[in-house]
Amino acid sequence: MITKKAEYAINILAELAGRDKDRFYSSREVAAVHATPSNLVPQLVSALQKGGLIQSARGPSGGIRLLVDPGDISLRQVIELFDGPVGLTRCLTQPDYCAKSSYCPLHRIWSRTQEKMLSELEHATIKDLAEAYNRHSPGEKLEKE
Amino acid sequence: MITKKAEYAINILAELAGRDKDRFYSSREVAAVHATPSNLVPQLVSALQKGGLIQSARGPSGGIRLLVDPGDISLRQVIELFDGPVGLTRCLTQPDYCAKSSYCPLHRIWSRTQEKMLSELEHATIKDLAEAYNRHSPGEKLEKE
DNA sequence: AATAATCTAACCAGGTTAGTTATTTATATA
DNA sequence: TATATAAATAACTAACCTGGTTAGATTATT
Repeated sequence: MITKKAEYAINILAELAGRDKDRFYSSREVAAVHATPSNLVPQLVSALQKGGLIQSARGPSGGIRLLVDPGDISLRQVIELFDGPVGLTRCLTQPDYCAKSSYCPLHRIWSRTQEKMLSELEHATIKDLAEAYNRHSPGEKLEKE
Repeated sequence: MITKKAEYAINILAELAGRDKDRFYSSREVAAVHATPSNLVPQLVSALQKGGLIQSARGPSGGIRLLVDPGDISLRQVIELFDGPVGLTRCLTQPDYCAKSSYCPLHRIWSRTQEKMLSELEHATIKDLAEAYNRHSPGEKLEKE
């Protein structure tokens, strides 16, 4: 299962992708666009920064901004930053969870299934998402706030 | 995440698929083949029976046997019997979890990703699995036990 | 110095998972 | 009919995970 935290983080990145790449925006304000609980923002922002995806600046007129091209950030990457390796089952993420993994037919099915899933999340980028958001409500950000 | 219970149940069905379709086998013994904790067997068997996949008989020389052709039982079906609807995210399984689902671009990505996953689990059948097990250690069941 | 903003870390309630335990019911067989 | 066998049911538990809260520390601008 993909956690809410990963989902919130993805939305923060998408929101940033639709804005000026050079300016710093208040993280709380950016997060609020997609209804992220403001108390949760610090840990999201902190992780994104450690992951090298955003740059942050403290103090007044500080905030966050994108550090990587949105087209180069896959959803998988963000998800794994928060949730760790995506795993359909325990045996897929913990190598020594089951000794039979190497030849277990069921393991092979899980593995194949997960590949399909991951490749989808690998191909979807923050840029795609930002464009989709923008297509739905174009220019909305320009008027308000 | 696919639960261990679903996985145990799948293995029980696969084991049955490799045996005589008409005979009743002790559920504990069948389950033991894939190292299912014997205390867990009752609730697995009970669910499989309610799901219409196996038939059970109480008393001495009772046990369980397959009721459905292994080629007609998808892994998805068994998984959902135990874990409920497979869901990458909450918003995919609970229709009213998020009001924006109908047009949310992120929701659409999750949905597409999950489709890929489900179609894989839909196509994989107990028969496939049983054959794969048999290919790995053919005839093993005939000698021992 | 005051203030605005991020950063850090500990904490907590609720839910889920995996498994245990105990009891009951049905039935074949001696 | 008594007994043993095997499934059925249900309640319970420990450990873990998730989503979110709280409180304070740090940093930079004005």
